[in-house]
Amino acid sequence: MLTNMPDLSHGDDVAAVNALRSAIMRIGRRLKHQRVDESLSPTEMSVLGTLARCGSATPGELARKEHVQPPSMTRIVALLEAKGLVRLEPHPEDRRQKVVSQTETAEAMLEESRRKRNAWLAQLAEGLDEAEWEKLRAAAPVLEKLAHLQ
Amino acid sequence: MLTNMPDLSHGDDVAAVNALRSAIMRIGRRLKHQRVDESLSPTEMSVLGTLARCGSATPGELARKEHVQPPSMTRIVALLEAKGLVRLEPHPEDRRQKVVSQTETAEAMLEESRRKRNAWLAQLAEGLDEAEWEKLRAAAPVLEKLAHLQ
DNA sequence: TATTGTTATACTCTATAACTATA
DNA sequence: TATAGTTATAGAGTATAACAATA
Repeated sequence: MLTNMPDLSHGDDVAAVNALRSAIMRIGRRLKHQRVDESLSPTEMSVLGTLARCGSATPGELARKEHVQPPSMTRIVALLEAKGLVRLEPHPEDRRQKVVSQTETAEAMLEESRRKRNAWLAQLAEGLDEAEWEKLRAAAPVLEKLAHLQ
Repeated sequence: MLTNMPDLSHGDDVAAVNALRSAIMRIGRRLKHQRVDESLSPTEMSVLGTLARCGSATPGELARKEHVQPPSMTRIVALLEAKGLVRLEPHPEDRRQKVVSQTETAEAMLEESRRKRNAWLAQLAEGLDEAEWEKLRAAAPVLEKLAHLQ
């Protein structure tokens, strides 16, 4: 192999991959704790995030994306609808299916959630010096690309 | 404020914080799915990780660190002991307490878990070019520092 | 006959309340 | 009297199995 990165036979790359994995998992866990609505379960939040990205989806599609079984998604969608966070409409082409989409309330809640987590992360990053922050700023788009690979 | 970073009134910093948050949460979720032992619950895995870092702890200390109530930790420790992943010994100074520590089996399992997640992340990073990987490698120690701040 | 979604039911994980043993 | 841990019991959240409606 000539150019592909990283190469796990090289010490520097092993150390970097290990540091990245450990740091991402740790910061990820702490970010997850910064929640706007404590009454929503992790899967309920995740469904809202998926709907925000995908626009709308059927219960079956949501179940597959969230790795839960269809009966669980039936319950989750019903709870979200009761909380006014999603809307259910009949499927235009298949009367067996339904179309789930987020409400304006959910959109606002997700925006508030992002804002809160960004603020927490920015505050944490104040413990870095300028050179360190510059390295993170340079890596941010790369991490974003990495997150969307595969 | 003169030197503290990041500054959320600067567009570049806002974009970087937002990209970091989004990417870290997304990659973190995907890393979490790379599990060695599907039969262990998230909290059971977390307890093993805590024991690996701290050496040993009492059930009460573990309950506080994992943010679960003492009766839940009683059950978790009992399950981990039944699986041969932790050892319970009497506390040397207080006969009310117990000392929980990880077994060699647990240590090997955690090492295998790290290896599997590193391999997954390294494979994902093969979708980057050399310049991008270099930016990540430079940022890795900074992310690790960030993860341990506060 | 296959697929989508729901209902009925059971299991896992965690919590609260009450209890035992020790400090 | 206070603290560490356990037992008993209840509440989320998810799973499997059986069912209804539609393709």
